[in-house]
Amino acid sequence: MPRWSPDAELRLRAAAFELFEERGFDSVTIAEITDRAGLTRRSFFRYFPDKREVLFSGSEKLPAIVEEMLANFPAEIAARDAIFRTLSEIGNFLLQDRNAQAFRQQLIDSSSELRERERTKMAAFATSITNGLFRRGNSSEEAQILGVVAAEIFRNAYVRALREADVIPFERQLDASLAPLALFGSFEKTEIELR
Amino acid sequence: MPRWSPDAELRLRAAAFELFEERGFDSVTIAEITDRAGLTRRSFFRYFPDKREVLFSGSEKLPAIVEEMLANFPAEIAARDAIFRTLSEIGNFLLQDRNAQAFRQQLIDSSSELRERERTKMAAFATSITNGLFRRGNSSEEAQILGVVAAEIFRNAYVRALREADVIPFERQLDASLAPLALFGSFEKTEIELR
DNA sequence: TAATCTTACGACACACAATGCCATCAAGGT
DNA sequence: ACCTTGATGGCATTGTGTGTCGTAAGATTA
Repeated sequence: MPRWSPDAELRLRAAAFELFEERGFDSVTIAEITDRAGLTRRSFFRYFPDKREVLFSGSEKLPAIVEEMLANFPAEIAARDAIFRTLSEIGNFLLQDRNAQAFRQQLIDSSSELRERERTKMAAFATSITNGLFRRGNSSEEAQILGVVAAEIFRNAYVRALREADVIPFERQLDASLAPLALFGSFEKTEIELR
Repeated sequence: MPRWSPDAELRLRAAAFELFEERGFDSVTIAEITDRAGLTRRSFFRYFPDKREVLFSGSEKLPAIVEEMLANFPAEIAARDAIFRTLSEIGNFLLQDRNAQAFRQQLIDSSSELRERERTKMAAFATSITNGLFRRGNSSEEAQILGVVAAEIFRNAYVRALREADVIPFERQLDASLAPLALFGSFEKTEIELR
């Protein structure tokens, strides 16, 4: 018989989600979370670096996965296809527990602190795409801009998938997010002078 | 003779920049800033909502300007040209004090807290582009993705402009950032099935 | 000129986040 | 039986951010 219940992290996360649902993210203190979980405030910080991270734990793994996935596509596959397939796979995987993710996203949207943190996670996601593309042979400059843009495309498609009532394949959401960017595809160096 | 020096905000900003340069952003406390500025800790929060905002004050005005600029382009001008010209003008304006901006960017890059805050500002920038495009007649969905992507294009061009030794027209930096996106322009709905 | 309002600040208190350090005590190995 | 390990509690400390109130100089009005 262990001295303590062995599922401390799970209990903390569960207590946090309950309280966030009851009273919103901002007004819940860490002391309240640990009280409900039967731990002390100090222990909270042994599992999560701060309050926001309760909602993002596990997301550290994503970047490495994305980078590998992308880098391992054979060189014959066009970069755009490699990106598209990678984003599809990640999206479909995350959307497996659509309800939980929708609730989580709703919570994030309700707090400016959480929106800030989510952007940090998206930046790491973008960097992983950049690194993957670089390993595939893209130049550093190309990979840089393609990474951040691909990440925004993913996010745009993902939030739409969570918001819309009817479930359609994530690939179609990506198509919808990509379509307006044809605008930049036909972009030619401008000769327009300002003023 | 006024009871207090009338330039409290300037003094705070100056003291903060000095200290950040001396010892880095994270290790400087607000008490140290206010000591050097000859004020109390409480007064700091009357001018800035938090420590990070010292480096971003003034940036609240940008979104409204961008939205108006974009919305006021005549409807005959293609959306891509309106975006390009707007980003050019903003970039050239900001690059007027290139040295100060380069130092500021270097500071931001050195602190995760500051990078988070900068992403928030970029998000507001993206939203203003979205709003401007929406007022020009783009659909909400189009404007959404075009806004975030345009903002990333701007940022990509802007940091390159600050980093590179030789000063070239900002329009050329935008061209360089845009070029890799031709990849998405030729994108066709994929028929590839996963797995 | 005198009374009153306003404004920019100081002074104080407080809740909370985050971190370091040490004590404790069960479990498991030697 | 002893030692080690690991998860936790307990305590102290620093720093952020906010609410509240007092104060005195300058501006306004009578």
